[in-house]
Amino acid sequence: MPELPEVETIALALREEGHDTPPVVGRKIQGVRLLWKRTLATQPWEKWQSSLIGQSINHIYRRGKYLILQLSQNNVLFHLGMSGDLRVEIDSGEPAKHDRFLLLLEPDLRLVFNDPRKFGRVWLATDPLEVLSTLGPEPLNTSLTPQDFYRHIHQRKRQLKPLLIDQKFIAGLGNIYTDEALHAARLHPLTPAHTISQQQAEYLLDAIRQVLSEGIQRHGTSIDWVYQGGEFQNHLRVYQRTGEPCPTCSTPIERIIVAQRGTHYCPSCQPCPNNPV
DNA sequence: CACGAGACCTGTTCGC
DNA sequence: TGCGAACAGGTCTCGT
Repeated sequence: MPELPEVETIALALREEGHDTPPVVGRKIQGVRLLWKRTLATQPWEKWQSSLIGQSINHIYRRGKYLILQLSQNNVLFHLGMSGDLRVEIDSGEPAKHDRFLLLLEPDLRLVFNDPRKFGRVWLATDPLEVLSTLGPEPLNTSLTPQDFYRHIHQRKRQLKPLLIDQKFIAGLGNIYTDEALHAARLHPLTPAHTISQQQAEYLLDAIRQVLSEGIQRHGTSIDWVYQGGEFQNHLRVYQRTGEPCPTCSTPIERIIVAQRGTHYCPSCQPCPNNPV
C-alpha cells in the first residue's frame, strides 16, 4: 500500500525534515543484519556485509515507490511492497516481529525495515538505474508536460486503471491514488486509454498531481494496521467507500474488479465508456 | 510486443 | 463459538 505519497513521507522523515527521529544522513554504517532471506533482491549476502560497513549515508530520496539511500560508494534501494515500513530506533534489544533487515548506524542507532507481508525488497546497486531504469516518468515532475502525457496515453489501448497502475507508464501510482485520480478527473476506470481527448488527458494529469500532492500534505494514507501516521484516509472520495455517497453527487460508490484489483468509482460522475466490461 | 493471469505473503474479516 | 476460506495488494514471471 505504500504508494508515492507514503514513500515520500518516509523519505522526508528519514531526511530529518521532521523531528521525531534522530538524523540518519551523515551517519556511518557499522553493521547490517538480515532476518528474512528473501527480502534481499540482490545476492549474495556476504557482499552486503563486506560492502556496506564503513560507508556513510550521504542522501535519501524517492523515485516512484522506491526509497534510495545514497552511500559514499554505492546505493541501497528499498521497495516497501504493500506492507513495508522504515523506522529509526536505538540499537538495543532484539528486533521486533516482522523486522526483516537492519542497518546498524554509529554510534547506537538502527534503521529498521519492517514488512509483515514480505512483499518488500532491498537492493544493493552501484548505479540506482540498475533497479530504476524501467520506471515511467515522475508524475509530479513538471518536465512531464500535458502534451507528453496525452501523446503517451493516446497510443495505448489499455484500460485507464491498469495503465495508470503500470509503473512503466507512470511511476508511483497504486490502487488508492489511481482510483482517487480517476474520480477527480471524472473518467471511468475501464475507459480505453486511446479514446480520451487531449483535454481529458490534461485533466487526468492535473487530477493525478492533485491527489498525490494532497496525499503528501497529509503524510500519506493509513489503511488497516499497515503504515501509520498519515491522515489522507479521512479524505478519500471513492477508495474503500463502496455504497457510501459520492462527495460530489451523492450517488452510491460502486466497486468492481479490474485487472484483479478492487476498483472504486462513482457511476454518475464517471460515466461508463461505450464498450464496458 | 502488449497484455493478462498466477504466485508470492500474512493479518484480518467473513461465512457456515 | 470456532475454524477455514476469502480478501487485500505491488511486482515478477510465465503464457498467450
